[in-house]
Amino acid sequence: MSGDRSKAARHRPTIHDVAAAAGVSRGTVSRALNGGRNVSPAALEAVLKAVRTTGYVANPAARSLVTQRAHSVAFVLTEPQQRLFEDPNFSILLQGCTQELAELDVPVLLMTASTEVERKRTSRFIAAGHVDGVLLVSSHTGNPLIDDLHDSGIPVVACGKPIGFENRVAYAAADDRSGARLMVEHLRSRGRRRIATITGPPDTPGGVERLAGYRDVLGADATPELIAHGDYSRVGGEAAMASLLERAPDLDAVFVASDLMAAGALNVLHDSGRRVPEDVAVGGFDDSSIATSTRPALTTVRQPFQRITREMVRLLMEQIRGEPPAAAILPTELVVRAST
Amino acid sequence: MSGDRSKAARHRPTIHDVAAAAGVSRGTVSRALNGGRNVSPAALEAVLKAVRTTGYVANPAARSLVTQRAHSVAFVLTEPQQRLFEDPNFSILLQGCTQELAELDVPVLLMTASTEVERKRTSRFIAAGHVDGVLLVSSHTGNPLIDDLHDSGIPVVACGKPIGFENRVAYAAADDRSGARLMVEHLRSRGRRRIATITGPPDTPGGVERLAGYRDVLGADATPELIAHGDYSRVGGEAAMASLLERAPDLDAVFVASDLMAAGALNVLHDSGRRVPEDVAVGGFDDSSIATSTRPALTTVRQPFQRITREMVRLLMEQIRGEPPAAAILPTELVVRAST
DNA sequence: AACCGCGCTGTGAACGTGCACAGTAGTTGC
DNA sequence: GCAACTACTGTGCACGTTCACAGCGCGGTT
Repeated sequence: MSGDRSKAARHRPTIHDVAAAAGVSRGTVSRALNGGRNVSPAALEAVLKAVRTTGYVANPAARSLVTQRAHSVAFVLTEPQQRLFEDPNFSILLQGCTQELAELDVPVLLMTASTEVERKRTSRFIAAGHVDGVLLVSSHTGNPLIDDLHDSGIPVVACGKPIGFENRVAYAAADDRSGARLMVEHLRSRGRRRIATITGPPDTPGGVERLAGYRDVLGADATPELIAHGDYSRVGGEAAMASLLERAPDLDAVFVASDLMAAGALNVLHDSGRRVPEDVAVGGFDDSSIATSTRPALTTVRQPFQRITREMVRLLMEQIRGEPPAAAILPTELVVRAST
Repeated sequence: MSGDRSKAARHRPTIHDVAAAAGVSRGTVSRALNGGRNVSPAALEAVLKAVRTTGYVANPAARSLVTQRAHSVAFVLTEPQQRLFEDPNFSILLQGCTQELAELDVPVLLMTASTEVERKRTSRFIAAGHVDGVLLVSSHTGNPLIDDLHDSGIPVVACGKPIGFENRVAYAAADDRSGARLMVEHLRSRGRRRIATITGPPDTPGGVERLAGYRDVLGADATPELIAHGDYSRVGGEAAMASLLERAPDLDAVFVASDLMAAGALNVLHDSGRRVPEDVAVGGFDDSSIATSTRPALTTVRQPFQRITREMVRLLMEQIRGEPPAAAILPTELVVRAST
């Protein structure tokens, strides 16, 4: 074992070794490996064979040093730590971006910026040039990280509309407002008349837009006692549901702005003795893995996470290539299950 | 805006700029920044001031090139993609490791190796020297990635005992067997006599050890019809519970080897008309966020995730510094809630 | 015959840092 | 008074790669 180790660690083959083995120069090896332009078939073959026999893999640091590119990207989460593992949305986004970028051979660095200390560390780290771009997942507005990033001039793509930076920072987002309308219209079509809502935080795009969609459909029926604010957490959903039941005990439907909060709401409704959907219909938002694990399974609005992550990556790569920031708004879809 | 960008991008200050601004040489700047040994107070102050005025941040690629260290670490997940966001355990581990390493200023690269293509990409990437070490989260045995990593001689720490590599690869793990004993003894103390179990996959340490703990306590009472195998997924837990109910309808308790599977089991018990814990007591394993979100809340065995991640990071850093691989076994704890 | 363009090749110069080494000034010891 | 030591400083080199440039042979055009 230690023999293997020292052998492997003794000396990693460099481009010189490959050149020597192939009987050509460094330049030819480099050209053969990066696109292969202006390389004779014989030389190309010799190089590829030498790469195989030597087990050569290019040194990323040396490459980065000369190309002035890190060839990697950061995934930055500004939400409280808790969120990452409580709400599956973040995992799905992370997973999607990682996979999308892996196909481009771009590794993803995971960083958080929940606290002030972390934010400074992350800003500094990104300013150091460790990464070529940033995928920013931060629903709340007002985090100074986005200022730092914007000032440093590094390409950034936000997930969800970055309130206050809509025109300066690229983003990919679901069409929250239309999605909310779809759900509320669906609840109406089921004959519900007292439709309440649990919103996201008012400083998040989802909190604002999904409430707007709800109001679009209900108009004057959207009375204050039917609206409760949540914080996208399960316990937040429970608290909001309890508050709604107190203020509007006659409600017959609830549109909840996230599946996780809806799961909390379902528990509270269950504890209060109400049946879902017979007494109260419940609609969620996201279509995350939670939606199929509740009893009853949740009718919800599907966010096209795969398209979102794909667009985020595309928009980021565009900017890294020098193009200006752009935005992508993606359509949502109603998924009807047992809770309505 | 574009003014700012081009200004920021025009030229990043190098160590030369700092040296010039401080009126000293490169070497002095380097020494001042790396430990500050053998630097006069005056020079140190001048350097720090120059760093502030120029906004200098060391170029990581140049540093890596000369130190032969990447100063970063990979977190590699070999489970199917799905797992990352279905089972909160992985998110917790990821989060914990990231946070622990962030304090050491070591970034974490997230990679997956679920498919053959991904495995090759990941192996190749790690062999390229992008990272100094690997945190490997892979419950199943038989994944060739661990061979690749071991062959390449890179420091590795596994989460959970790496079956087949126990003596060659470092790992941190909870004491699964004792934890299982704790739970089964608890169920017995509640007066349960027909205690079934849903195991993890037999090619995972958790699948083997937790079953062994169950057998330790029950002895001859651990009859085959009381044992069902799951795959750590929710639907796997549902299927196993359904199978148990068919084979042993008189069971009065179930020890489930993960909280996620236990959540599935609870749903099936509920659908079958059984009350928990009156008719059937249910015990989980992990104490993940799921445990408090089920109805009733889940009695479970707490894995000390924070200590596990801390040990993983410590063991990895040790190896990177050249010390031999070691292992850490951490104690578990019974957490009693409403389901037993 | 001289010239040009083309496809291919080798070579030198960066990229920005850390480290070994040599050197300097000031202090101490004998 | 000289050597030895200490505390600090500057300089050259190396890390491994890419890129621009120059060189070279060769066929075709003027």
